[in-house]
Amino acid sequence: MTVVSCESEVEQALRESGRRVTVQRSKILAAVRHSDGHASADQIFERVRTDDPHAGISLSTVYRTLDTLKQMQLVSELDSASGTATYERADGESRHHHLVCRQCGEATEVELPALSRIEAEIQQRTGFEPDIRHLGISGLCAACRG
Amino acid sequence: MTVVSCESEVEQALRESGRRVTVQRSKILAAVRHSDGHASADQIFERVRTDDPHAGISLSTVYRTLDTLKQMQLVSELDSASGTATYERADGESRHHHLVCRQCGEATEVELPALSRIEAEIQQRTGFEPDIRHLGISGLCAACRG
DNA sequence: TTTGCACCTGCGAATATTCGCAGGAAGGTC
DNA sequence: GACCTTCCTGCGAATATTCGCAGGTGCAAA
Repeated sequence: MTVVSCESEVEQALRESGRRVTVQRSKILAAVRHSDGHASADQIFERVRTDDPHAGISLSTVYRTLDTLKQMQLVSELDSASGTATYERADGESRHHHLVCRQCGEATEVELPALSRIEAEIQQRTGFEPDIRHLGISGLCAACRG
Repeated sequence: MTVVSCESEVEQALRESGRRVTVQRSKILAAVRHSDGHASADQIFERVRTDDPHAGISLSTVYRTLDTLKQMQLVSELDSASGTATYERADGESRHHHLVCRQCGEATEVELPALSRIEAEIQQRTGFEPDIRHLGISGLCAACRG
């Protein structure tokens, strides 16, 4: 029996972009994968430590890895109004957006296919390549409008 | 000769929303008004102290006031990638959006009138009242695309 | 397998931002 | 003008996040 080194797509993507696959990154990745929905950097950190108490991973590295993954568009960051950023997996296909209430900070998701057109418009007009797969739209939620 | 108490629109808006017009808020407001473009909380703080060295205003109050004004949609906050948020005046009419490069953090402005339609769509479908007057769109700027 | 270089990491310190609390003040009411 | 209620502020502490540096480690080439 041989050990099958099943390399995840993410690790492959890391390598392809000239980055390195390190023990720390793999563990952080696993933690992000297992936390469903939004998780803060600190929650991810705790999960890593829970999964493997001997993993000497620092919070700095968690922040740095999340930042790297954000640049690679593999996770997206959501600034909640509560002063703590949360992160979630961003699979290539999924396109949902966040409606963040400026009053209560609550975030809900919506699909907005119409944004694709705007995406194209921006790129044509400015040369900027927008990533409108995960947008944070602020406003007032139905509850807070009262 | 009488002193004409020329109350600014902002102060009127504060009062109308049940908030109070305080010395600190007025001074912070003036500082925001005089700083053209984007300014960080700290820069606004420094400007207040420069304008009036005797104004005993704390940084906390600057943050709190900016947050209040943000909720009133009188200023908008822009999270630059550099880890420091900047603020700018948001006059009722102006509608411009920010293209924030995920690589270099550079932010440029664009007009996107087409977003109004999407705004209406969101409100109809979800009851959420979006404020799409100032949106932060992340992506890759022309320079970083190479 | 060894080597070498660039990239990564941990740590601690620096920054950025929020919070809790006790005292101060704005604005309505009498 | 005096009073009262509620909101606001300053301060210091707690949190959240970034940075700089010295050492560790992928990984590719020899």
